[in-house]
Amino acid sequence: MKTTPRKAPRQERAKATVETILAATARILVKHGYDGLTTNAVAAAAGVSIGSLYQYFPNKEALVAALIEDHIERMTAAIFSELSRVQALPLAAQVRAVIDLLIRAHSVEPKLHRVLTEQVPRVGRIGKILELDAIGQRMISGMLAMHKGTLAIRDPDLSAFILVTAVESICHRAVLFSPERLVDPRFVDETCLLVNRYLGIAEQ
Amino acid sequence: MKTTPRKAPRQERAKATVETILAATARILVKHGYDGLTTNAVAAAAGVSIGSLYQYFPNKEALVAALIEDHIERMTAAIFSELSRVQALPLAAQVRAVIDLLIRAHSVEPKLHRVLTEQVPRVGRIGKILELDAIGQRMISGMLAMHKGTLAIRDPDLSAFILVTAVESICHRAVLFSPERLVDPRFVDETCLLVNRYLGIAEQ
Amino acid sequence: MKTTPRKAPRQERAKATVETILAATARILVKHGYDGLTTNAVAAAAGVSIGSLYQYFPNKEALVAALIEDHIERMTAAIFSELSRVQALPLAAQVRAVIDLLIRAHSVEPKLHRVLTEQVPRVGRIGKILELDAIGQRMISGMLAMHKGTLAIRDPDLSAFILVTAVESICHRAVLFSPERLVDPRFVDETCLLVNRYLGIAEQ
Amino acid sequence: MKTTPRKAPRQERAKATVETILAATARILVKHGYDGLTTNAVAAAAGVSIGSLYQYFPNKEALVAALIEDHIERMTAAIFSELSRVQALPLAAQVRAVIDLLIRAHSVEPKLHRVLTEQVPRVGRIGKILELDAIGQRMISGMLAMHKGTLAIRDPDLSAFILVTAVESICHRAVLFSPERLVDPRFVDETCLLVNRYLGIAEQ
DNA sequence: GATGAATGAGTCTTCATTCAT
DNA sequence: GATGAATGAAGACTCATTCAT
Repeated sequence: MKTTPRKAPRQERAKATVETILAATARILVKHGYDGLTTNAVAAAAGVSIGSLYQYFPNKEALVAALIEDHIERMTAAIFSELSRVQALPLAAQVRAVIDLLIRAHSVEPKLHRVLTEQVPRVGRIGKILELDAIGQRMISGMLAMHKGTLAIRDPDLSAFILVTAVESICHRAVLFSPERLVDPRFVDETCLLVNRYLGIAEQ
Repeated sequence: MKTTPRKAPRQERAKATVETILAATARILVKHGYDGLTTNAVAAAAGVSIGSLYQYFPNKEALVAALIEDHIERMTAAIFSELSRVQALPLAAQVRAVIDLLIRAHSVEPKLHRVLTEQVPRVGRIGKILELDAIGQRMISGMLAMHKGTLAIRDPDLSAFILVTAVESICHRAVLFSPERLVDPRFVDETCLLVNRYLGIAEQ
Repeated sequence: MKTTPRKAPRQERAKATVETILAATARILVKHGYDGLTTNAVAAAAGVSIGSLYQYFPNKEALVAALIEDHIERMTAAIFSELSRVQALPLAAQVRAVIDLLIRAHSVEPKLHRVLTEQVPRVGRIGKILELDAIGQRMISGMLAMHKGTLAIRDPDLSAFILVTAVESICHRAVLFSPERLVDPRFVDETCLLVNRYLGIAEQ
Repeated sequence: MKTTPRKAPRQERAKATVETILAATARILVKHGYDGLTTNAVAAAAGVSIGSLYQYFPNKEALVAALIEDHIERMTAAIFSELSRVQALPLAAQVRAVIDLLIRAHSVEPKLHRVLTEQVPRVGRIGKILELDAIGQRMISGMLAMHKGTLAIRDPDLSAFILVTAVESICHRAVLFSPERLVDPRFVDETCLLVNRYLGIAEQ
């Protein structure tokens, strides 16, 4: 099924309408979950007629797809810009920076993030997510390969998989299910330890 | 919404019906996802009338709930029995045993496992999962506390959270998204390394 | 649709079963109304299998029909026996006796009486009720005709219709909707007045 | 359960749809009774899609509730306007006017009136009916109190209950079950007599 | 472009009734 | 006779989507 927006809004007003609709979609998604998401409800919540909604989105899934696209794009941008920014730092600092970053990334609209994550496979957007993951892993893999001499690893690819998965999950679960852990500074310290010891990076 | 079974089957015939219905539910869930799951489809696939289905399950969610319950129960039993069985082994062996076990646990009906995992929040069974997680964490936390002298950790509780999350996720993702990794013996080795180095357990 | 009982219970035990079923029907009718009456619920409430229920009653309506038959029979018997009993009394006393009687008749299981009354048309038993009414009217008409000389009426038939309807309704509504009126002795007095003055019977 | 209309029709077209739906509801109600009333049948009879029906009515009962509301409103308006109009007439004339009126009120769509009356309790609209009754009684009670000196009554309240109930029932039953009585002019005369003699109003 | 009325395929669910054991 | 498992027609209701105005 086609889930790309029907047409790019030309006028300013139209762009605003699209924004409003997506915002309403996000709100309903957070409040009622994917099953509670109906196009009519979105239109109503956006203060737009159902007809207008279909002017910009060919079907319901397109709404969610747009939201996911958006979400991923923002996370991607944030993460990758930060990643390249820290390349110059010593390894231990890089590790901490990435972990900090991931936590922050997960903390932006965590509720929406959660719904999106959980519903993603169903909207056929899992490809996007996996792709994102793959990019991240390749990047980390590259970084590991670069420092292979200094690190206690054999297969950068395998290690990247393990590290990205582990750290991403830890951040994800901490944000969603144990937010109280986030306020404890030892949480990040300990996560850094997991990575540093595995890689054989000297602790500070 | 109530999702507990309506009544327990008394006769053999009825027990078989319930089994058939649950099997059909699993099949459809795997094939068409939660959204493709309709009570009528389940009944048809089970070769049972829709009325029979509703004799035992008060609504659609109860079907999935029953499946989840079952799944969790089996995983729990397998994991915990194994956990206590390995208590006597040296730490490094314990780590490997648990990881092996988790992979095996995730490999039983992985497709169903995946759907179930993803749909859990929508059926309100997330409590069960979290509870299971909590139990696992407490168990690991206890083990860590017992060996605190020998291990490079400070807070057994925090470390347990990190380890359980990391290892569980790694196994989960490997089974579901990178099954090719499982055939590589270095995959388990490397995961063990992550844990051993973090805990400061001597590598063999 | 046939609503007569399927077969007369021969054995004592069977008779008891029928009683139990009807009692359960009445209970459910009172508690949940006609729409809440399901054969399965009746069977369960009666502690009988649904199969047994259908052994004695061919369908759901037969249950209600039996109850109505029963109810009418009991009311009829009570009323007519009393009516003939009071024939010898002076007219004013007869009037009071009948009114007293009607109130008492309506007060026996008023909840059931109400449901039965309201649901009667739907079970096609209104014929029975109208017939009962007709008999009552004919009886009163006869009584009026007998005393035509002493009474201020012209058409005994018409007067009977008016009186029976008025008195019956007053009792019905008092019992069901204004039970507080029943404890006031002036209520009966006043109803007697309505009748007596209409008929031109000297007040005591 | 909520039985208020879902949304008011704004466009002319929509208003017509609502009208059509209610008309179809009335037709089916009269023809097949409440149990024969299905939303699908109503939609079909109205020549409207089932979806349209649900745009305006949240559920089946709302259909009947709307009909009842309508019916009551019309009866109320007619009755009360007439009641105040006749205040100036002599008492005997007032009595006759009210009785005439009630008969006419009951004669408007008597079949629908009957079904509505019988089904009312089940749609939770009995409150409305009782309220209407109460208003009527209070009005009559007031009238009686005003003329207490001239009338042979003690408790205007009690007398109002008796009279309103009696007259209302007589009209109701005459219209529904003995329409042949209505053509007989003596029917109204006789009903007036019941009231006049009870109140001690001189017959003309 | 916008509106919102209308559509109807598709689901869930109930419950009277049958029938094998 | 009794049991209760099984049946399936029937009905309420939703919601993505279209289309006349």
